[in-house]
Formats: sequence, structure tokens, C-alpha cells
Amino acid sequence: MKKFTRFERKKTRPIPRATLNRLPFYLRVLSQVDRAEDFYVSSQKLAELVGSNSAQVRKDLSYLGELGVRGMGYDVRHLETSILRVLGLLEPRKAIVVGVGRLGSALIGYPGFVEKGFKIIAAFDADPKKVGEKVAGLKIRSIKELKRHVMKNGPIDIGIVAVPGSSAQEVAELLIEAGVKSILNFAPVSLELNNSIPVRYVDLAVEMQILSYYLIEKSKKKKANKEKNLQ
Amino acid sequence: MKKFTRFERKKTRPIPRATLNRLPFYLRVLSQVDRAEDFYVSSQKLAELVGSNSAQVRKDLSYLGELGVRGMGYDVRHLETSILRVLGLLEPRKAIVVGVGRLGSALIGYPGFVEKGFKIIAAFDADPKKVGEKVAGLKIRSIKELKRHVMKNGPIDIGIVAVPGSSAQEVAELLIEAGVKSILNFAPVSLELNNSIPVRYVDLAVEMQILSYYLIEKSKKKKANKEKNLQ
DNA sequence: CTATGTGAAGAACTTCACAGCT
DNA sequence: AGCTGTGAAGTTCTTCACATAG
Repeated sequence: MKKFTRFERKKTRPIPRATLNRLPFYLRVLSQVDRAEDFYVSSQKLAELVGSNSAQVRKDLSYLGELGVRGMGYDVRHLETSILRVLGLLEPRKAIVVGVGRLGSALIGYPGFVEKGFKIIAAFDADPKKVGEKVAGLKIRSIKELKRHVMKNGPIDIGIVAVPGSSAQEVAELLIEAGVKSILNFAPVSLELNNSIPVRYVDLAVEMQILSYYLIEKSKKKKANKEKNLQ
Repeated sequence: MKKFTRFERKKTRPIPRATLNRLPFYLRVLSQVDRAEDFYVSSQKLAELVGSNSAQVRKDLSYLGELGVRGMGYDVRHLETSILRVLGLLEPRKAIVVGVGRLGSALIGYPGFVEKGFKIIAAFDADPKKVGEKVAGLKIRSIKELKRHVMKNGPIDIGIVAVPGSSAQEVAELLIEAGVKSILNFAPVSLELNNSIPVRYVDLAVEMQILSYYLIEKSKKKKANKEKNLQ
């Protein structure tokens, strides 16, 4: 058993983008493994769970430092903490949601956010009918209050845009003006924002479109096989 | 000079994964451009809209065939149709949603799906209290009916899993058993399914976790700059 | 003997830069 | 002249394979 931490990083290699994109998935399977009685998990086992291969896992984790123990594997809790640390999630991150339609409501009540260390501390909507109501225990505020509320209630790490595409751009600009530190955009439009703060997109339809491609490929292959067999 | 056999034709080049992942974004900006009076759009303009560069755009689009016109650019409508064709979205795709919680409801009512050629034709839930109710005009059915309903109502292209993590695995197995052709999993767990059909994941928290990393990086840089200035 | 960490090889992807078409 | 299409160069990512540590 590992008693204490040595040098966690020999040299501060930057984390490659590809690795960064996979860290959340390691985190996910770790929480599935964590509950078991095992203290250690091998790169092989992790690879199976995320659908990858052990070399990839070891290479990825090596960017976080020398976390593994040869002959044994990775200490589950320690690995989890290390990933949370590089992702900046040891302390909960504060977020707000703008747009309390169906999607916004789902995001406000989404249990996965809390589990993963995010706290949605306020919700805003432009519709006066919604203002004052509660969603999942959170009061909906007027978007006119947004700037004042954000400035008063301390720095907001993530502003979640869940409004229709037509108003996403102005909402994003408002968030930046209010000093929100990054934006997660669920509206299906590209924002033009001069890279002043990090912005990422989630488009619920994108993965469906990609699935559709694989369905096409599959049916093509089937057809090709049929023709081959007929020859 | 390249010697190539007739079987190495340009048209038959497989589409690289990286390109495939970007096609939905081109589609997105095209629908933003489409409404304008322009018939042609340059790779340069597309690059600006998706946040890329013109060489990348041209390379990507070249996998779909020689769509551009030198000196002019790409015919917007034609390009749109070509991308839809390779993605298999010229005909609408049929999907069902399993799990009509907040997230499931949001997905059923999500306007982006219809816009992009997806049709959600049925919704299922295990909760008897929900069965029979309507969400966004769609009747909620019992999950016990799922298999029969799917088999009767023709092939389903995509089964959307929007249940809690604890029941995602069994729902996914049920979908496969019913003959659904691919799965989109919103539950934050890895599914173990032997790759019998295409499966993709959307985890609403993943992008937030990645944003969190960039916030850390940013604050590190700021700190480093400060120290540098103090020296 | 088991499983990590990592150079090195290999594959995939991006960018360059220019020929070629309109 | 303007803008695409694409080999070639450059970069990043993945996989291999083995020395190394427990």
C-alpha cells in the first residue's frame, strides 16, 4: 500500500486535449468501481469499462503524475482525487442557468451536476410569467436582474445558456458583461464572442446525427455482403 | 506523381472520424447562412462560423466529393444536401425515448430534433403514474409495452435512454432485444453491450468538467503573470 | 509474476502551399 | 483574380513493446 505521496509529477507535462476529453469518463467509471470492495483497479479493467485499451489508459493517467503501483494498479480513491484536482473540481463550481424552458428545467434538476461537484445557484428567464416560480426548489429570477445578481453573489464559474437559438447570442454577451467566467451553450447556434472566455457547446442533436451516419454505414455493409454472396 | 488503382477513387475515401464529428457543425452554420440571399459560401466564411480554418474546411468537405466551385465557393443548398445525405438524414430518422423524467420530457419537446430530421414517435416510462399522460403531445406508454410496440411500429433507428443510471443497463438491453438499431445514452453510466449496435453517449456534465479545467488553467496563467510582473 | 510508465513506431489528423479550374 | 482540392510537411494521438518496480 502506498503510504504517502512522492513527487506527483516529474516534469509538468501539459495534458493533451485528447486526454483531457477522456478524464471525465475515467471519473465516471471510477464512481461505478468505487462502491466495490477493491482498493486498486488496473489499467486493463479501466480500459474495459470506458471502452478503450490499457496502453491508452496508462498513457492518459501518466500525465497526472505517477499514480499507479506496479504489479497492483491504481488506488481508486487516490486516482479519483487526482483527476478531480486537475479538473479543478475538488471545490464545487458555481453555475447559473439562463432560460427555464423544458431543457433549462431539466438542467436545474439534473442530479448528475450535484454528484459531480457543480452547484446551480440561480436561474433566470425573460418570461415574466415564469419569474417568481420555482423549479426543483430554485426560484426563477428575471433576466433583467442577472447582472446585478451575479455581481453581488460572487464569481460565477459557468453560465449555462438554455434559451432558444435566436436569443443565445445576446444572452452570452450579457453573461460576459456580468463577469461570468465561462459559458456552456445548449442553444444550437455558433456564438461569436472573440474568445474572451472559454465557451463550449452541447448540441443534443449532434450525437444523433453521428449515430445516423453509422446506421448508414452498417446498411451499406450489409448490402455489400449480400451482393458478394450472390456472385 | 501518384499512381492509384481505380479502386482508390476519391469518392470511395472513407470519411475520417474527426471529419465526421465536424459535419453536424457545418450543417448548423449552413442553416444560419441559408436564410441569407447568398448562394455560395467560401471555405473561409464557413471556417469563421465554425471557429476553424479554411484548409480544414476544404479538406473535410473534400471527403464528400468535389462539391466546391473554384473561384466561387460552395453552393449552400447543395452542400447542405450532400452533408445530409452522407449522414443519412435526407429521410427523417425514427427515435423513441425511454424515461420521461425532466430530461426525457425536454428531449421529447426539443425543437432541434424535428429541425434536424428526427422524429420521436413514442415515449416509455416505468412509472404507472406517468403512463397515459401526455408530454409535448406524445402519449407516455408503459415500458412493458416497449418491445411489442417497437416490433409493431416498424424499425426504430435510435433508442434514447433517459432513465436514471441505475436502470440504464437493463433499458439498453431491452432496446436491443426489441430490435432498435442504435442507442443514445443520456444516463451517466457506461453500458456493457458487446458492440452489437452503435451506441453513443451524451453526458451533460462532461462539458462542464472540461470547462472547469480551462478555468483552472486560466487562473494558473494569471498567477504566473502576476509573479512575473512582481519580479 | 503482475502491471505500470514510457520511449519509439505507427496511425491519424491538421496545416501548408500551390497547381488548377472558373 | 479568386477559391477549391490535395499532395506533402508538420503535428498530435495511439499503440507497441519492454525495462522497471512491487
